[in-house]
Amino acid sequence: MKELDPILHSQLRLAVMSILMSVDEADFVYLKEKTESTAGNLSVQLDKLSAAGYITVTKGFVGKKTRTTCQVTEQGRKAFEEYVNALKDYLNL
Amino acid sequence: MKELDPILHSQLRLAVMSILMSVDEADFVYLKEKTESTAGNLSVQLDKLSAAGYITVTKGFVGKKTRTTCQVTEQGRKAFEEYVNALKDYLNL
DNA sequence: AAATTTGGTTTATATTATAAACCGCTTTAT
DNA sequence: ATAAAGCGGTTTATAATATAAACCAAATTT
Repeated sequence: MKELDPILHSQLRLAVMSILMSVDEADFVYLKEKTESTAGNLSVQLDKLSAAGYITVTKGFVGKKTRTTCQVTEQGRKAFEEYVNALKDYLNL
Repeated sequence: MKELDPILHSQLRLAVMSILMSVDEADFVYLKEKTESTAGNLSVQLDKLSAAGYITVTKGFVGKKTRTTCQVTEQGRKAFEEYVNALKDYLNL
């Protein structure tokens, strides 16, 4: 049985990655709403994904307000696909 | 986004359930080998699956040696299927 | 100008997973 | 017959994880 990448095997991180896989750019507020997570939890999990090199996090401004945008990296994309493949074995898909 | 059943969203427990879904009865030693887990970890996770009502654990004898066999329950089967469905959303399957 | 909201981060806590230590019984070797 | 080693586990301790609560600075509203 293949190992399940522990960075992806977490509900919130997986949800974030799932969104980023199909959207190519999403900001903190959007991710927070879509995943229904608390800001603190999201912040921590984005850090982990970023530290793993799975996403990039960019801080900018829109008018006077800060805006944190995230994108999946090529590495992240690959890891996600491998995770899906590994899981398929477990789920008998 | 659907919630992922935390009892199933664990590598070892998911592996055990995956095996039991397709085999209808498996003993401790077999599960330990197949999942490449330590006895301690397996014992704990079987307890959790059992406490959740997802499997039944039966202790018997084969000759003089003890034998612990596990089977998935109807409830477990249902939970597994729901978990698979929920995950599909995350994985974009 | 005080109070509230927005967009977060940091820190503390609860939960989880995992391994290490242990236990009773059986078999093997002396 | 007895000590030592192995089998089939369980219990307990520890490390890692997820989550929420508390906090902070800047902007906005009252």
